[in-house]
Amino acid sequence: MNYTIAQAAKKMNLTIYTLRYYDREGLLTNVKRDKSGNRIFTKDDMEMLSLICCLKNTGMPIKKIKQFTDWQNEGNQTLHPRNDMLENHKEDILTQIEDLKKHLRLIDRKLDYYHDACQAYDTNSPIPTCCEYTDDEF
Amino acid sequence: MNYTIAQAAKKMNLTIYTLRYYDREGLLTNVKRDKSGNRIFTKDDMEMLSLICCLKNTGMPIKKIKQFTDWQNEGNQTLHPRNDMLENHKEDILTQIEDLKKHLRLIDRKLDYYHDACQAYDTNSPIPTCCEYTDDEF
DNA sequence: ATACAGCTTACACTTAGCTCTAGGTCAAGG
DNA sequence: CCTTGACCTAGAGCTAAGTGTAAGCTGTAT
Repeated sequence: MNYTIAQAAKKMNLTIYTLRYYDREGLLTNVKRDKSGNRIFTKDDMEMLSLICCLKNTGMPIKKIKQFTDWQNEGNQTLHPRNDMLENHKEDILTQIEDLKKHLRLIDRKLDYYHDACQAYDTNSPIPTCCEYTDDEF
Repeated sequence: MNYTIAQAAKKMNLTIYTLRYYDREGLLTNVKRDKSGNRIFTKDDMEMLSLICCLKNTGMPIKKIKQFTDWQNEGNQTLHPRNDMLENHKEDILTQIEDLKKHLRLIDRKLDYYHDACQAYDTNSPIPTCCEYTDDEF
């Protein structure tokens, strides 16, 4: 199951430009070429791309992803650092989720206010003053 | 409870540069000055900053935050669009959380593999081949 | 045979969001 | 009086992550 760059881009929801950029940056290893020099994305490349997208979409910078790729190329003696990087990144994602939830609480409180305020506005009643924060929120 | 720019920056975990940048960009409205021209951040400014940070940290671009500020300055006739923006942003955050959780599942599967692989490596056993993806994962 | 689609490279450009620098003002302390 | 520290503005510079362009090659279809 091989893909041209356009097919790979479509499947991964990336642009052709981005795929070439990732290749240039060394996030993919040793991408094969057909006899006229066009890239061939194999199943392995696609699996690596899945991981790259996963890491990128969870906030890992390209340079760090490249580190992972480099380690992968170095073989089994880098299994531990790769494992550690993923462990740390997992913790990072869990923190991101918690942070988002925390921010959500402020948005929800704002929305409570806007709900009341909109209602008041629509009925020509006096608009309530904006919700206040407790000191520990900033 | 007023703050100098340095105090405000500290409290908000931003740099002075960033605060001036936000002011320049119009994310804050009408920041007061003392008699020698130095910014004074009031409680209201700090509350707005809290919201700005919340929106920014949940992925809202600066330009969109400015739109919100602009609407706020226009008064009550923009209560509805402001409400809608926050509603939409809330949905966006919920989607982000779901996406992170989905990505977490791939990381977890990778970690399962790395666990086994590290164990095998440490005991000089044959390293298992990397976990495979089902087709619908990319 | 020629036009076209799809690929190639090298390299310049863009955008967001800061971040820093230079040069200057101002108030307080020695 | 002079220095120090905290602030000011205008504007340049930086980083990350692409995005786009120009010029050129290749394989297929008319």
